[in-house]
Amino acid sequence: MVVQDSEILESYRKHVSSFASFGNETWKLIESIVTIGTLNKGDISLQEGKVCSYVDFLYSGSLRAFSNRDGSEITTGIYLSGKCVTNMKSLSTQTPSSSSFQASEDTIYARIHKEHLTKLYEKSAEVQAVGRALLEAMVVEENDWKEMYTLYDPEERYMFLMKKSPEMLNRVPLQYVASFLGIRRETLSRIRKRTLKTNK
Amino acid sequence: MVVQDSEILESYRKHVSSFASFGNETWKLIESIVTIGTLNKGDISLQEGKVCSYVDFLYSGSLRAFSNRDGSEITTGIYLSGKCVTNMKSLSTQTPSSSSFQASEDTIYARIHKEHLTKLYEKSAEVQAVGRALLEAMVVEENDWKEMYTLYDPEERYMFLMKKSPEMLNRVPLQYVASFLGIRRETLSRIRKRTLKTNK
DNA sequence: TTCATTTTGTGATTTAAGTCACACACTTCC
DNA sequence: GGAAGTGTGTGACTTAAATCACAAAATGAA
Repeated sequence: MVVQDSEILESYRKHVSSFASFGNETWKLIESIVTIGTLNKGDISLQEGKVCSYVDFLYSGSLRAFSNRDGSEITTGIYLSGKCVTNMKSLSTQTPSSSSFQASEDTIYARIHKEHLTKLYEKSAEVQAVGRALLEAMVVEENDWKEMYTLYDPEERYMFLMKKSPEMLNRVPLQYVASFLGIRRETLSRIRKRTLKTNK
Repeated sequence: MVVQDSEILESYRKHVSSFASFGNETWKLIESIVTIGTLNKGDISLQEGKVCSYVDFLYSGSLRAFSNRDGSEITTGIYLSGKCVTNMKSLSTQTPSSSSFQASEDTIYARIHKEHLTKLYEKSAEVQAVGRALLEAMVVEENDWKEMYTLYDPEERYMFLMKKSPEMLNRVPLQYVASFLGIRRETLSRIRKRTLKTNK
């Protein structure tokens, strides 16, 4: 299947304008610095140790972020299509990323490089307002996940995920979801068995 | 002890300018919407269920955020002097806060109300740039804590906190720290005993 | 200082998740 | 279609944190 760039950009615009309204002029500015790219399932979009220099909007597919802890990979983030993805620490401070980002499905993304974005911010207060709104949403999102770990036990975390992003369980291998929830894949399997019974 | 407002504002300016450089003009604009306030230990600065309408900079003291889970309080955040504090979800979407914020020490803060800030953003692109930089730092901060829960076990989380913010352990009751780390206070006590021995 | 309250530490026990091992699906690709 | 590889489920056992109960410290107010 071939996807037109215009379709991807339209999706991007819809996403961004849900955070802040802006005019056609502003959109043209944004559009002018966006590049479209694709990833095959398994491809790495950001390698641990490299400096992150872009923000990606996922048109289709999904990414997972992971770090290596004594041999095994720990999933620290899962991002489905329709979301913006970046390693903010690496992007913001231009330091090596402590995690890798990998496509867990075939993925199409729209990318904006930091250098272009920075210039655009200086040019357009409206773009900056959009960026601010997006950042606010990111703070809320990260805070939401953070609170999940303190407030809920493993089973409650699974229920929380079921509610917040049920697709994740179908589109991303359960071992990654388990790791993201801070539990072993065996435990997730048992939780799923338990909760299935009580919900029948 | 009496603290001059000018001293508080100066501290605020130092904090903010570490994120983005700005001129005197811009600072005057910011200063014009800041109000200074105090909290006694135990005072609530934001009540669960109320809408958050401000961002506080902590000049001295500290706050903790907590939610009620079947009777007991779970600490979801701890903020020491020198940091900006708000409930971003409530502030951004103007919905009731799901957590309360309480002073864990006598506290002096500098507050900016959302309505004033919003107006200022429209007036000054430079203020907006400052806000953007602060938001980026908040995303990084929240992400840091989030990763702590997936990457580390209880003892490692304690070590992580020791490194990231050792003062916290002296200034905030250990039961709150334990709750924030996602463990029982008894467990934290035992971890402290263990790690003390090995580090002697 | 003394008493009351809050906070922290410690032992005994329970519980739930981790670990290990292997069997069973489910892709995917020659 | 069958083999190889990837992903998931499940049982037996281990381990570490939660729980409960109480003691010891620290804090604060009279």
